[in-house]
Amino acid sequence: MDTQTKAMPHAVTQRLPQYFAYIKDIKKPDDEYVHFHEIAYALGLTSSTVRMDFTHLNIQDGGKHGYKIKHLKHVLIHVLDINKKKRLAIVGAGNLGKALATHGNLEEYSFDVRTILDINPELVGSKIGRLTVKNIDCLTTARCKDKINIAVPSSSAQEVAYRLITSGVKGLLNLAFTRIVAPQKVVVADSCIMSDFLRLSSLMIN
Amino acid sequence: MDTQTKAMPHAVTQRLPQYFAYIKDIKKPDDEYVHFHEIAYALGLTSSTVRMDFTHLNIQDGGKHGYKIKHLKHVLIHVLDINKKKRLAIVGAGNLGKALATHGNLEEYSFDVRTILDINPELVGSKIGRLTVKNIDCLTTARCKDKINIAVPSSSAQEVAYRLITSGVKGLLNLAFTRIVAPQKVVVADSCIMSDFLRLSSLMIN
DNA sequence: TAGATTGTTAATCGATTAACAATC
DNA sequence: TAGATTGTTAATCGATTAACAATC
Repeated sequence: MDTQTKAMPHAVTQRLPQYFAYIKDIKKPDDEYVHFHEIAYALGLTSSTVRMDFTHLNIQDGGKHGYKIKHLKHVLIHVLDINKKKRLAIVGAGNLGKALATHGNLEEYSFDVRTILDINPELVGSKIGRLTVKNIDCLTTARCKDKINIAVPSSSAQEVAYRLITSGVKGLLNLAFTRIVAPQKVVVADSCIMSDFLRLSSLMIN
Repeated sequence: MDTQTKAMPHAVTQRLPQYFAYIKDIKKPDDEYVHFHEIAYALGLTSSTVRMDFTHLNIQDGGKHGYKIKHLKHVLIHVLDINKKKRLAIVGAGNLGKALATHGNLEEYSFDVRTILDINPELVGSKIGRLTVKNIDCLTTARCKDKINIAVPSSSAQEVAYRLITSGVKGLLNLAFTRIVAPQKVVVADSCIMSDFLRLSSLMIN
């Protein structure tokens, strides 16, 4: 609905969830104020960076006493589209899939885990919370089609991703330690814990 | 052991795990060759970027036929220190902790899950794989101390992180949707799936 | 007013891309 | 040799930081 926001820089987009994470559980009443330097300090950024980032958000003039927490929350919720229901399919009913499907935060941010799929026939039919694991082919049936806009492929990522894409999924969160190739119109975000572990350990060498 | 490597740029460090992920399961025999453009294409980078990145790796002259896969693997394994045992403590024996503790890849990359801890007395004593969940205080006892160099705090991250740091942990992988404040000497890497979900969904708006 | 903070513009810094000479 | 690819240097681009005027 934003009439025209001049494209948000990549680096800013990356930081938005962090801003929200900080604002959401700030230990102050909702109509108190925060200053740039508080946010910057808490997130390990310079206050310059925060000020620059905020120019990309449609924020009410901060006056001199900083920003009303309530207002910041509102703006961030809007720009991150947190209140919009996002239908989610999880592929892979192993431990990680299970952990995700029962991950409380997802609901809090309007991610609605609709279905959990697996290729392995031994897992199909088992229960995870209130969901029954279905065969991955389910996604191509009319009932599922177009209802899911985000999916999380675990192992055999590329093959699974291909099937998801052809069935109309518009966004993929890749949890596997491989790169997924996808057409431009499909957004792929990587979230690979193995990379993060390796990154951490190589940072620790220095 | 590296006598003096001129500090690797941050951006390169970030990409190293990706290079390795690609090289490790490339579909070619080990003593075949890869070219820059193959790597670049597979990872969605320009071949310029890959070439620049590789100048930071101690790589044998590529000659004209590209790089021997075997050699690249060797170099990346070395620079990522993959063969070095890294002792790991997982804090939080919930679904995510469970998923991590049984995550096969960790072993493959020499991460040795030594202990799994929780604050919740109801979980302490339960079994996860071959490990028994222990109380978080265990980390401060002499037996555990100095044995662990990486830990993964889940919920109540900051509080837990503080306890881990005082007990001598040198690296933290933060899985929680909060920022962890830590002294300079402790390396903290964030790996928050909730951020990644929000990032994906905000990328999908445009 | 004086002090502090915002919002914006300019300067710096780093990372990516392009260009090209050197090599096989 | 001609073509292709590497390794390196230079040019571009974007992101971060610094500086400062405007505001309360």
